[in-house]
Amino acid sequence: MELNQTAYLILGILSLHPRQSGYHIRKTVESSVGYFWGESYGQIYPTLKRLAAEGLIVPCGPVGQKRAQEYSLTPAGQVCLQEWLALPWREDPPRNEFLLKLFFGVEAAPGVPTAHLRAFQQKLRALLATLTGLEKLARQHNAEQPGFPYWMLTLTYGLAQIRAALEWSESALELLTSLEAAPHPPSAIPDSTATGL
Amino acid sequence: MELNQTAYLILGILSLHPRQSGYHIRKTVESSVGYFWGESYGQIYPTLKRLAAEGLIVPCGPVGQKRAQEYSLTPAGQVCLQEWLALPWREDPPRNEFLLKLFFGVEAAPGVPTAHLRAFQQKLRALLATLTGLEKLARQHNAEQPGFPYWMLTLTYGLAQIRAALEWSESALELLTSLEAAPHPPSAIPDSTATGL
DNA sequence: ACACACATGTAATTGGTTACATGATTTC
DNA sequence: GAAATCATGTAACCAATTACATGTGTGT
Repeated sequence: MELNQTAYLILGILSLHPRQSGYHIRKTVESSVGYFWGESYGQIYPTLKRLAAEGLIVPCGPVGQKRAQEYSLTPAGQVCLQEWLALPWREDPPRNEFLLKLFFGVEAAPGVPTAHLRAFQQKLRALLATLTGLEKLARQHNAEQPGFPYWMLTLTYGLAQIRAALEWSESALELLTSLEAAPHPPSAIPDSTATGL
Repeated sequence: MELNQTAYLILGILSLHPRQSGYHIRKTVESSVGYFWGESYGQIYPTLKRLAAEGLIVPCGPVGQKRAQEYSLTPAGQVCLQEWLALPWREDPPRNEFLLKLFFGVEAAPGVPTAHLRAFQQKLRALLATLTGLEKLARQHNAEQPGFPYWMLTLTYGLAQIRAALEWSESALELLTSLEAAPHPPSAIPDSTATGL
């Protein structure tokens, strides 16, 4: 009974908010852990079936007039979630395409790294706005929930990372613009004997 | 001619250091961009073949007595790399299992989130040591290379992120330990009518 | 009537990891 | 002679995305 990350995500989400459909789960994910976790319907629906088949969740008829098939955790599902939570998390392979393009910046056409950096800043600012908004909402509506402190921790983590990235981006932009003002100085002749890194 | 990220990584690496074998490329990746990019041999070797078939790199007999098949960029490969560099980077779906487990922390057995947090700190400290070491090496051996400023930018980004994460982790640990001292206070009765987030 | 959000699902594809298999070369 | 590292590759598998297909309910 090996489950994938999506399965545990679903168990976790259902542990916080029972009686959710696939569609609803997706929305919840987006608006709560969306800044550090993504899921697609193509992954959610099959996983729901599978979790139900394994008895970790049960379909429970939709409340009211909505047509959506809702699910809730079973005791087995709760146990399963708990066990997973205690396991060491696995580092998924880091891949940052922005950094990769920046790393190869010297090979790029003039102005390209700077443009990327500005786009990066834009994204950071947008994300910062989203997270501060989320924070406000959470404080207003969820401050009494038992999970609240944990939710805030992930939020403050995100905020700390974004702020650090923004600060870095400012100095990085300065450096890049000064680089472009005084470009690779002496030679157009590449040094093919260079060693190392 | 759609290429995957691995292909561009290889082109980029070969643009910095020509005449590398698959094995060598992997090592270079590990020691230069390893903290934000991972690659496996199972991906590198087939991609090398493919890049060669498309004329973006050429196999060039190994220099000296080594048996390894080495490759270099072709002009077409350089163009291809340049084009890719100018394209907007794609955000790969964020997935942070550590944060996810922390987010569901209230469901975990006592002490589990704290343990995860400590493990997180350990990893951060190890990474910090690696990066500061890398930084020193780079300054010593690569300060004159044209790509140096860009390499340093990615490094300082990593360092900034790690430092911010470490600071966060300190306050997070404080919060968690105080939480454990005074656990979910009033009720063992879960509030099933709770709304929101 | 039209558009939009709600809601569920499948198929194709890909991108990638892991494990396995193999053998040469170097170093102790 | 053994062990470690250099070196290359393949096969199996998987997790996940994307695009596609479909239909309902709600609001304008």
